[in-house]
Amino acid sequence: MAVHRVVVLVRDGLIPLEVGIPHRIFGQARSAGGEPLYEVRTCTLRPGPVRTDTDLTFLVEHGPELLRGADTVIVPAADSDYEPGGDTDPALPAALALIPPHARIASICTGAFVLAAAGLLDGRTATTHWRSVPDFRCRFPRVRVDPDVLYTDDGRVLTSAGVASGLDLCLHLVRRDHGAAVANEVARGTVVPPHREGGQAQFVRQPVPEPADSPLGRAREWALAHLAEPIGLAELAGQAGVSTRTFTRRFRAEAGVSPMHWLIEQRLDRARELLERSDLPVDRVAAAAGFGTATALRQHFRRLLGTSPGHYRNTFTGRRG
DNA sequence: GAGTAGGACCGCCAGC
DNA sequence: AGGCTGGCGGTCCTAC
Repeated sequence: MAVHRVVVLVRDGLIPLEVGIPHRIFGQARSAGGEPLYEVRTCTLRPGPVRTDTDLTFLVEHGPELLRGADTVIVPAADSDYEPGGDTDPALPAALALIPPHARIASICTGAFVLAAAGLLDGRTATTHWRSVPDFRCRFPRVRVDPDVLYTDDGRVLTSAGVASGLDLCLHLVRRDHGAAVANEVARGTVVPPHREGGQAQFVRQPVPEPADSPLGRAREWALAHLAEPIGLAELAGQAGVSTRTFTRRFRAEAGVSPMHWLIEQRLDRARELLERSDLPVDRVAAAAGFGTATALRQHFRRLLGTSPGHYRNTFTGRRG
């Protein structure tokens, strides 16, 4: 199988962190046999020095011709996105036209402005940095903007919110391509939380989770240790030593999702690992992940992941087998 | 597929 | 005053 080619399209005025994200996440992904699963390269509109919004400059060797061979194109932000007309470089549309029809295109932060200007987001749902949402809405009325998610996935076109949500987007793509086990291994190596669903609020009051010995951290640890058992809101709040009302409020402020929604995500994560790594029948997987019935697992799987447990298992065990 | 019951979520407000 | 907490109750969701 040919290595999947990821091309990062950078422009003047980029944010160094955003360029590092796809290189790190895709670059670290390995097959079970230890082979790299992606080749990550960088191109720009005119090869040479590319300015960043800091005191360092990147020297980019490749021009837009690299896009011809891309399987996935990542478009990070540039400071020209904030200007009234956006990035008006005439070489930009020509470069985008080189992207083959089968390739996926994903934006980080205000890279969504580039995708929108090219018409790639018309009639679709997209997201961008929460601070740029009003500007984005004005300039691209044909795009539905969801300001409350970390990333959107429309199959071929994906967008992510501000800066670090690019991590979530790239991990999501690795997970989509190669399953939870590979993506979790990359996350562990990069020391980021394994997975955040796209539907999570962008504006999280406390971006760094509370330590495990804090009340909310204890409740989460306890939930993960008892995932196979029925867990209610009252029990979680009891673990944290606060009322259900305070627990719900603090949890949402910290995690960006409600406690039970978080719990379902954790259970789906457990279910996915079991589907990939074991031969347990689906009803046993459901029980082990804390879903009361296989039907409940199927419903949540379909709703949040857009597929069925059986199909998910075939996709990933078949590929590695 | 509809009906029901229980639970979750969250705005509101009073108390500390 | 201002922030945090937790009870109440309406609404919505989901499991059965």
